[in-house]
Amino acid sequence: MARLADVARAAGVSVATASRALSRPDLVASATRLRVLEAVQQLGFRVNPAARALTSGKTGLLAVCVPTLANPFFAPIIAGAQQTAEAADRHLTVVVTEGSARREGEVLGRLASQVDGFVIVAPQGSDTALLEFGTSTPAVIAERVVPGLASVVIDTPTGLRELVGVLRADSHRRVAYLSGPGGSWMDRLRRAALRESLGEDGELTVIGPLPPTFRAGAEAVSEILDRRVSAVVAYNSLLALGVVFQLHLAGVRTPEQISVASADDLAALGLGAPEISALHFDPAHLGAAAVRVLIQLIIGHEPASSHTRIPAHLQLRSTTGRPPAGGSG
Amino acid sequence: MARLADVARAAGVSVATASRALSRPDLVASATRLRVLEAVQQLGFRVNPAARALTSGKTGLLAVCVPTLANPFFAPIIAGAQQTAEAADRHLTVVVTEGSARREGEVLGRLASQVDGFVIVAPQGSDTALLEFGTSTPAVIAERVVPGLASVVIDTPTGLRELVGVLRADSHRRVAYLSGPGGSWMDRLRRAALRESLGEDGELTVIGPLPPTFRAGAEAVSEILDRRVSAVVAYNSLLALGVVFQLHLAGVRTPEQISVASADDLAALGLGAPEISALHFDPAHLGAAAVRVLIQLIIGHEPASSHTRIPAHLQLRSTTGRPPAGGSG
DNA sequence: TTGTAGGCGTTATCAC
DNA sequence: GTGATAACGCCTACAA
Repeated sequence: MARLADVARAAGVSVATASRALSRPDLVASATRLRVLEAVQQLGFRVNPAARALTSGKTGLLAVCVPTLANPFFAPIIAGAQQTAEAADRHLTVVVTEGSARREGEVLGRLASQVDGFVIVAPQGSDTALLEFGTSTPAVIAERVVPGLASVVIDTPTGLRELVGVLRADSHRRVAYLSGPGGSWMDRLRRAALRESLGEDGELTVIGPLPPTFRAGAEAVSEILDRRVSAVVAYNSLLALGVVFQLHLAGVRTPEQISVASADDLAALGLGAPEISALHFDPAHLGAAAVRVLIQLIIGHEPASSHTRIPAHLQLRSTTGRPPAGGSG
Repeated sequence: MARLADVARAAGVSVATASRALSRPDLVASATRLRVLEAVQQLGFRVNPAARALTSGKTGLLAVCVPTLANPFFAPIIAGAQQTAEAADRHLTVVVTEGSARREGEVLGRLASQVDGFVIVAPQGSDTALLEFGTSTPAVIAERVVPGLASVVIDTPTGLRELVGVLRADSHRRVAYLSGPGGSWMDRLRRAALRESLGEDGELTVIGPLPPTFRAGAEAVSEILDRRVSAVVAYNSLLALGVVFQLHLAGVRTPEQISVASADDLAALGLGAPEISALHFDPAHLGAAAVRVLIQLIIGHEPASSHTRIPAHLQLRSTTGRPPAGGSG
C-alpha cells in the first residue's frame, strides 16, 4: 500500500506538504495541492488509519450502543447510523448491553479510549452516570434526554397526543397502553403523554411492561377485555399485531368493538397488512441524525441544536374508529 | 493513559520485555512476567490499539457484512458476532450492502485494508469474485458455500427434509414454498431440498420471491388457495404468520384444512403465539461461529473445519397436521 | 508557502 | 531471558 511518503516523492514535495495538502488544503498553494492530489489518485493512496490515530488520537471509529438487537426497533437505527458514518468516512462499531446498566457502564468505559465517540441508544444508566461519562467523551443520547447532553429522540409523545385527540373525538374514554420493555425512559414519557392528553375524564390503564413481541400482544388480550377499555395503544406494532390477531380469534371486531393503534410502525416487518393505525417514523433517521450530531461534537463544532426531535406522523388506518355505542367510551 | 513504557519502568524491566510479557508470555521468565502483570494492574494499562496496529498490521477490527437489517434474520447474527468478537477482544463493524453485489464489492474493497477480516453474510457476489477476494483477505462466508472458502451455514435443508418427511407421513402431496428475497443462494438450496424430498409423486409450488414480511405472507394467501396445496412452507416466520392470519380471516382452519410451517423461527419476535410449526435455530450462533472461525483464520490457525453446519431443529406445533381427507394430499 | 525534525506507543531484530 | 534500537506511517511545531 502506498504511503504518504510515496505520494510526496511522486508530487515532488515534502511529506509534510503532502500531509497538509490532504488534511488542511487551505494551507497549501493550489498548484502544489493539485500535484499532490494527482499523485494520490495515481498511487491509489489511502491514509493508514492506525498511523493517523497514533498521532492525532482520532481513531475514526464510532460506537453505537444498543440495549438489544432482539427488539426490531433497534436494527434500522444501526443501519441509518452506519450509512451516515460511512459517508463521513468513519467506521461504526456496535455493542449490545442486553439492557444491563452495569454492562453498559463497563462497555462504555472499556471503549472510551478506543473510539472517537458514542451514540448511546435508550441508555440504561442513571442521568448522573451518563452526564459524567458524556462530559469526558463525545456522546449523543438517543431515545432519552439527559440534561446537559446532546440527544436525539423520536417525538412519539406528540404523536400520541394527536392520536388521543382522535380517539377522544371518537368518544373513546377508557384506553389501555401496552407498555414496552421495562424501565425505558421513553416509555415513561409516552405514558405521561397519554395520561395527560386523555384529560380529567379519561382513564388510562397501563398493561405491562411487556416484551415487544407478537406473543405478548396476543397474551395481553384477555386482560384488555377484562379491563373493558374501548381502545388500545401498543408500545410497538408486533404487540399491536398480536392483539389484533388474538381479538380476531376471540371474535372481537376492530374497530367496531375495540380500536387498536401502535406507537410505532415497524414498516420493514411489513406488519401493516391488517392496516393497523400507528405512528409512523423511520428509526434509521434516528441513527443517522445521532451520528451527524456526534460527528459535529467530535470535530469540535458545537452542533446547531443539541436536542433533536424526529417527528412521528399519525397514520390512521382501519383498526381505529368509534367505540360501540353505549360502551365504555 | 499509561503507556507500556510506564509499565516497564514500574516493573523495572525494559519496554521490550514488558511487551513480550504481554504478547508472548512464554518468552519471559515467570517472575518477570509476574512483576509486569502486576504493574499493568496497578497502572490500569491497556495497549494502544493504534500503536499496535501500526507495527503489527492487525487493527483488531472485524467487519460483518449483511445484505440488510430490515430482514429480522440478520440482527441476531450481528449480536452473536459482536459478543464473540468482544470476548476475543476485538471490535466489530457492521456494513450493510442493501443487497447490491456492486456495493458489496466496493465495501469489501474499501475496508479490506482497514480490518483484520470479514464475515460476509449471504453474499451477493459471484463465486469467483468472492473466491478471489477471500484468498487475499481472511473471510468467512455465512449462509452460503463458496468452494475454497471457509463457510458457516444453518442446516435448514436437512431440517426441511425432515419436515417434508412428516408432511408426507401425514399424506400431504402438494406443497407450496413461499420463497424469500430473490436470488439467495440459501433459498435455492431450500427449494432443492424440498423438491427432492417430496419425491416423484409430490408437487412443489414455489411462490415468490417475496419480501420476508407479514404483509407479503397475508397477500400470498389467495395464490396459496388457488394452487390447492395442502401444506405451506414459508421462508420465514413473519411470512408464515401473515399466512396463518389471513387464512383465519378467510375462514380456513389450520391445520385441519391446510398446514403451515416456517423454515425459520424468529423467536425474538415472539411470533410463536399461534404456535406455528417451524425449524428452530438461533441466528446468533451463526454469527458467533462465523467470528470464531474468522479469528482462527486471522491468527493463522487453519480452522478445524472450514465448513461449519449449524443444525436446525424441527419444532412441530399446532399449524401442521393431516390434510383434509380426499383433499389434494 | 514549504521543509526539517521529533515524536506518537508498540513490536521486532538484533546482540548480549 | 533481557535490553538497546530501529522501524511502523503520519502529524505538527518550528524554522526557513
